[in-house]
Amino acid sequence: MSLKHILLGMLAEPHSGYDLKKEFNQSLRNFWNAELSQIYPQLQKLEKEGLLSSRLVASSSGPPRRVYRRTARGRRELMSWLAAGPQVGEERIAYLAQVFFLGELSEPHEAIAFMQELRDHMAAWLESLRATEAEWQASDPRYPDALPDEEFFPQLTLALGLKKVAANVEWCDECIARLVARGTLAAPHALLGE
Amino acid sequence: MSLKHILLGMLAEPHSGYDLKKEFNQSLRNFWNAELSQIYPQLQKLEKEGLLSSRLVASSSGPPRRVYRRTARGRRELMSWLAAGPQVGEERIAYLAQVFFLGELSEPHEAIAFMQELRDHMAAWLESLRATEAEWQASDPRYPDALPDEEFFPQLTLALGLKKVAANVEWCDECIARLVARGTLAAPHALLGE
DNA sequence: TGTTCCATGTAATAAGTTACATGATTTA
DNA sequence: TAAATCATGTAACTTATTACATGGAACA
Repeated sequence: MSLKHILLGMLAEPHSGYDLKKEFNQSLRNFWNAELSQIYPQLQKLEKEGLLSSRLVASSSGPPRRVYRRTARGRRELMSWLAAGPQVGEERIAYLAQVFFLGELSEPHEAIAFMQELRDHMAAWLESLRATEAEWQASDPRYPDALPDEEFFPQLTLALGLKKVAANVEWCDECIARLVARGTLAAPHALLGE
Repeated sequence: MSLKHILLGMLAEPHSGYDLKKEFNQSLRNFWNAELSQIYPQLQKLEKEGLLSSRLVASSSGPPRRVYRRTARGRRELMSWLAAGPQVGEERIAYLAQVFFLGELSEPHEAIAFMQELRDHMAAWLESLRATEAEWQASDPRYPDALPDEEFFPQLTLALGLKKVAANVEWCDECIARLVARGTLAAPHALLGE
């Protein structure tokens, strides 16, 4: 039921489906994503349920936009999601499943290459989070603790992102070091063939 | 496509659907889960595709079990998943989406209660990971770097779990401290009413 | 003139959850 | 004797992805 409530959260301010997709790409992509083809029908459904209302707004650049906002009932529904407490234990992390089975690759260097690629990805992600933070800090003297609620709580999610992604980079480095050590112990003769 | 490949990974050794569910509950639950009602049809499908084979085995306790093992093609399919590189950027973390919108709760203490509950959950999770590690370490002198591949790579995922969940606990503590500080600044008069 | 952006949607398929259905064996 | 465990599955539904379809405006 999360997308429903995430949309309700985003629609404190009026937005079109297209807008919402951009928001996913910009600020929510670190912990959620949704395609337009899922967003549009979901918005229609939520409107039918009375949790959203919409109107068509002519646009200067491009076709008219259907702009949604949440109703009072929509806000109550959002609050009951939050009040139900944290939804934990449902995370699915495909790359960890891959690491779990990485021993199936015949050559040790393939596992190292996998971890190296993962490290690069995580390092780039960390860099982008740091850039986001630096910009935010530079542009708002209230950053981080004097921010208004609508920005303070998003900042908390950024803070966790920084910690977790940094932990990932560290871990990748440790894995690579351990794999290299294993490789040189297990098959030093392999070097002769290179 | 992940469940398919995870099942192929698990079926290096023969297992029934019921067995596999237990494996999810025991060792994979930190990064993946699947219900029996998803596992059974998926196994049938993979057998039709020629990636698994099965046979019925009479059981001493209970009904006969359909035991699957992966075929050579199944193994190749698994390897091509691993060789394609890490699948990153698809994580969905519902509790972070909740934190993002936590400002919608009217009372600051509700947000604090939410973070406290999250902290408790993460602390318990961390404890269970530490217990797993302690047991493993105590029962196998090869732990961690001399483990055979089938255990070494799972150990890597445990190592990341320990780091990430610890980071989560730390972060929850920081959030709570920051929320308390905000609360006492923003509405010190609220204390009068208590 | 071709590509990207704006903007909204539907259709087909895949993935995942919840509920239902059955029935033997083991444990409390 | 009641509950939990063993064991396999189907049905209905929800959630999410990929592909298809349309068409104007801005940009390069």
